[in-house]
Amino acid sequence: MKKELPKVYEPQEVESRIYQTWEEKGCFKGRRDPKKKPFTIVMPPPNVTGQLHMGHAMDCTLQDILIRFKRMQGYAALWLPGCDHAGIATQAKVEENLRENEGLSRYDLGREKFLERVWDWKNKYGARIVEQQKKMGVSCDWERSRFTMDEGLSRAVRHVFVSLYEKDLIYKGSRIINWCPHCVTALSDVEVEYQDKPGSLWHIRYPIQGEKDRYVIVATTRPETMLGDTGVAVNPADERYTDIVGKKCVLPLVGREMPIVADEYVDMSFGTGCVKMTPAHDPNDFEVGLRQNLETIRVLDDHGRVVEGYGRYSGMDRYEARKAIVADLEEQGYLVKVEAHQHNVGTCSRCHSDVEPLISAQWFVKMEPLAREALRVVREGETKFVPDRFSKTYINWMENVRDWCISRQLWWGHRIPAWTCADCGKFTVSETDPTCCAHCGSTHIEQEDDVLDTWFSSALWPFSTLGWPDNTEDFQYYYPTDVLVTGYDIIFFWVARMIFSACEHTKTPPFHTVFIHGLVRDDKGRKMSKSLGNGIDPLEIADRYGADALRFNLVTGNSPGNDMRFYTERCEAMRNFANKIWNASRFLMMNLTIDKCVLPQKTTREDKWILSKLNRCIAEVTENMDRYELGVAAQKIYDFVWDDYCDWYIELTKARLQGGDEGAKVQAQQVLCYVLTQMLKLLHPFMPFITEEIWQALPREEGVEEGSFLMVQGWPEYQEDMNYKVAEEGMERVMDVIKAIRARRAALNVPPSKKAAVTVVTKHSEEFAAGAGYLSRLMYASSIDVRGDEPADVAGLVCDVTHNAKIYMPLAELVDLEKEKQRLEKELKKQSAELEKLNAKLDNPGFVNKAPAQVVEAEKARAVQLTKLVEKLREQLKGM
RNA sequence: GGGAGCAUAGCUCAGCUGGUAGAGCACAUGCCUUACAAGCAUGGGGUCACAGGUUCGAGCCCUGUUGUUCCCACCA
Repeated sequence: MKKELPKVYEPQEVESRIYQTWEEKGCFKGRRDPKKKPFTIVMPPPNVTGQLHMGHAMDCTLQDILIRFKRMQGYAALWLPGCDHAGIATQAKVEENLRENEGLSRYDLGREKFLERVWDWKNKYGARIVEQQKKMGVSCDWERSRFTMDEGLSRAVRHVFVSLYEKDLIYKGSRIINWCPHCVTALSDVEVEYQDKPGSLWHIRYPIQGEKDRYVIVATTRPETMLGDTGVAVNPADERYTDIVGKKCVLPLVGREMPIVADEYVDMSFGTGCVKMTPAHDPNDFEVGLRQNLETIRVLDDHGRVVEGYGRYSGMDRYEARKAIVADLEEQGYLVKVEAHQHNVGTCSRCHSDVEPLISAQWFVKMEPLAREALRVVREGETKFVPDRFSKTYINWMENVRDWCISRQLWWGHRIPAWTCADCGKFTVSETDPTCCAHCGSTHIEQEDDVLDTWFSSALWPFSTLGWPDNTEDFQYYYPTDVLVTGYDIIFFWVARMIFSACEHTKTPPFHTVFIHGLVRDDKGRKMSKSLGNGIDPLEIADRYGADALRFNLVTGNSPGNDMRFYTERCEAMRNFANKIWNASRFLMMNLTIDKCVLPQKTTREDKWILSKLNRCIAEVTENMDRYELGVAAQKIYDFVWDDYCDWYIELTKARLQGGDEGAKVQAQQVLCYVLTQMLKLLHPFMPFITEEIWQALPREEGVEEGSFLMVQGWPEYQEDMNYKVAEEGMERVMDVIKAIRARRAALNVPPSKKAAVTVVTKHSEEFAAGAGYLSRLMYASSIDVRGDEPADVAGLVCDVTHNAKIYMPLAELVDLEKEKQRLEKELKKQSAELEKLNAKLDNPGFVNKAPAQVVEAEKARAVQLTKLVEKLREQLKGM
């Protein structure tokens, strides 16, 4: 049974081999089982354009930890993966590619041919993402993988569109929308990113008609839009202008006559109190325009160029036009002044061009009725955010949500299933392609060119991926899902929309928990980005340190919902941890003579100590996992493995393993093996590869089938009868003495090779007697004398004290007496101060009467210990 | 303008329902003690941003202040 393992853990070979085996054996498959409770996670689908970045690595690690944990707990776990077609992003990539390689535009190819190209792209890069996810160890059911433009999901999209349209929750209308002249499409509100940019505020004179030399002065940050001005507004309460309200002014350069109107919208205290109105290019002006019956004149085309009919400005790009217009205004004496002005400019979240608000006929989802239920389920806790503070973000957004512009002037996406009738002008909206107009029967119908916002299909992801709108077995069994894991940056884009969509179409929230995480930043706290070139490739890190180390790094050292900085050094530390476990296992293997993993009938004090500690670790880790405190759970396992198991317990067993008593040897192995096995289980969700690899080499527990895997073993459970309080305390008293001896020897620079005769004076001598085997090793002792009373002659010995014992060692010749005295005095001072504080606390009737009895008892016990310690220190000082 | 987060060791961060302040890295000293030098042992280092309050007791709860980051919002 002895097996030799390499001295250093090599993750590369192990990881790919293990992943392949898991996959071959169907470990990832979600299996519906009426005897089990389902636990479902749908993976936020990455864009097919990209590759995995550190954010994805974190996102999928968190999900994998949860799903592995639940799988081990006996749930019928399903983690459903997939990709998003990412309409605008993918189309832009493919267009760019086409332009660079072939010098063609999408129009050169035509819609059909172009889409073929995009599908090719999708197939290529979609596969790459899957490979990358596999490297991270994700245990999702690849056979259930979905794509937002799959036939089934497309059917769900059509179904939802029709259903909303029939409920009058989808409409087409001309409204001010956000337009990206670069991407040449409409955007929704959440696709606009606002940036503070330096700009100017131009003050322009508009002559008042029929009044010689009288003007209104308006201020604008976008002078080019003046071509579309159709009025000037002032506040009705503004006495400066009461006399001109109702008159007309003339638009410079254009000569258009425009009314001067009074509207509450205008802030009297800003600028001159006069505002030019451009209803076609400003959302506020549009509203005012509606109220005041102003004309709506669109002056910029889809590419941001001035439309025909404006002389030399026509055809100019908006920025070019701005320059020309300002120059002309100045030349003709209309420009009053220019001020520097910092303002918030909307930019396209895709290409970061300035967004142009303009009036356009687009499709919208009516949000108010949908938001109601979406608000209720979060307010009433049917869907909870973890951490909870994000529910405020969500609620606040949902309360103020505006109608959702869902049409995009793209080709890549779900084409809007609406047909316009050339004869009666009405829409036919249908799940299947209609052959004629539903209203007049005309066959002169034509489908809308536009496609739907990508998020329209992503919004259905939790149920469309399970077969909805068909009432499939998967849908019945797995839906609603359990947890959604995602970054806070897409709460509005995606989470909110999934919630209202699910509430509307499936009559239930799509998941009960939204587990939110932060961004992964670089070591200086900057966002990782392509343009900064500061991105760290997770796969490179996984290659170098192992996916396990990367995963562990990504879940520890930060708290849920907060951003984290990525340090390569931390990966190194985690790799070292993996190596530590590897070597702990190697140690057991080297000494292995047993072939079953069972606990022995009889256990020693140190066995009970580690079992008791393990038991508590299991309870705490499980609780932390249940509360999504994954980092805390991981840290606890780390500490237990390294400190308790490796640094103490393994050392404590060495004497037995290397001794001649076969029974003791087996007993130690059994406990070592048992605890290691349980540790591996606890650690498995975090470090799936190394734990599986080691587990495969270990003796099996009772009832584990041949060819089984750690990833499907049962999660360890807390056992009441595994609490050994007395043994634990006894062991810790012994450990205190060991620590004291080591500390003293270190202070005196005594090398381990120099053994000393140790005398321990304690009331708990039986505890030491039982540990004879390991004590001499851990105390660096040549001999140990444990006794209940003071030795007769302590001359020439150094003395140390713990709470429960006094220690003598013949190292006096190494002691600098003066230094020693100082050390003791410092220690005495510290301990006395602590004791004084404690006594004051215990004398305080408030504390004794009001604090829980348990706390008071603990403090009393501590006072007794401290008193003893202080006494011993005093005594020792007196003797110097 | 509204909302939220953060401020704890030299650095980066944990710290669960209030009960003796922690980790990793860095630093110092001594060790190749036959699982591991990617290691072992030991040690130094903190007025938990500031000011009040609640409490027997506050890093944690409440109020305010300062600094900082982020999100949302149509001020031309």
